Amino acid sequence: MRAKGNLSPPQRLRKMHRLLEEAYGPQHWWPAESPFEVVIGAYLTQNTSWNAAARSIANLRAAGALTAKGIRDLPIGQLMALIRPSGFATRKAPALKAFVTMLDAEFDGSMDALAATPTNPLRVRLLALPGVGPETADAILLYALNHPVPVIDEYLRRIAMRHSLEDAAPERKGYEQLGDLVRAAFAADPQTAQVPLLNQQHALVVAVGKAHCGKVARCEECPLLPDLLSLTPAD
DNA sequence: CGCCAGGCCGTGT
DNA sequence: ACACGGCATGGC
Repeated sequence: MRAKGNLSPPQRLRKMHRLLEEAYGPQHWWPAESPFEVVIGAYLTQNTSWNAAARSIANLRAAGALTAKGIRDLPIGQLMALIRPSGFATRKAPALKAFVTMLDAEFDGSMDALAATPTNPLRVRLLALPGVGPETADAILLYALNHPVPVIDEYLRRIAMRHSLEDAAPERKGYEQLGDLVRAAFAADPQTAQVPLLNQQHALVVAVGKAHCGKVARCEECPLLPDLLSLTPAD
């Protein structure tokens, strides 16, 4: 017997995905006009609302700096000024410079060449960059480079806690553990579907998270609450 | 005024 | 391996 109904944790996560699709529909992520712009957004939105990140991106666009060359040619002080709206400019500006330096030195400045690297070594390389942790690395891999990796964020951690996505009593799960859970939920789908599925999965988690997964729980009208906690194995 | 945002990093256990 | 505080700015 499981603690919460008859569904295994991956089954519960898949059911959650279906419920979220019904509630929110297609999300068409990532909002950007190029892979490089996705990278910029991934850095700028760290612990920052997308609205604020979008302001910085608008500043960069107006300055013609939404390209590797644009970031490379901007003096660090000007870069900091342009991305000020999204906060942490003293960390994020050098981090963006470091990404471009890596792209130039190791991939001839080509995002396509970067994307052609196998997923595992590529993830390790991204994680070695300053200002790139697991979520930023995976967001870049999935949304800029089209590699099939799950993106785990704070909202999914809260959902996993509050909805007991694991077998046992709620307990905090590590990044890689939750990643394994997401992978298991979609493992049966064809390889060609992995990227769009994982894209939609994280986008939906953010959609519900913004609305109902505050730091201090405000789950009252969460569309997941009745169904996920029920004991009906509707899959 | 307060808390929070599509995290990461250094330090301490 | 985890928990914790600092980091900057804008919205509500």
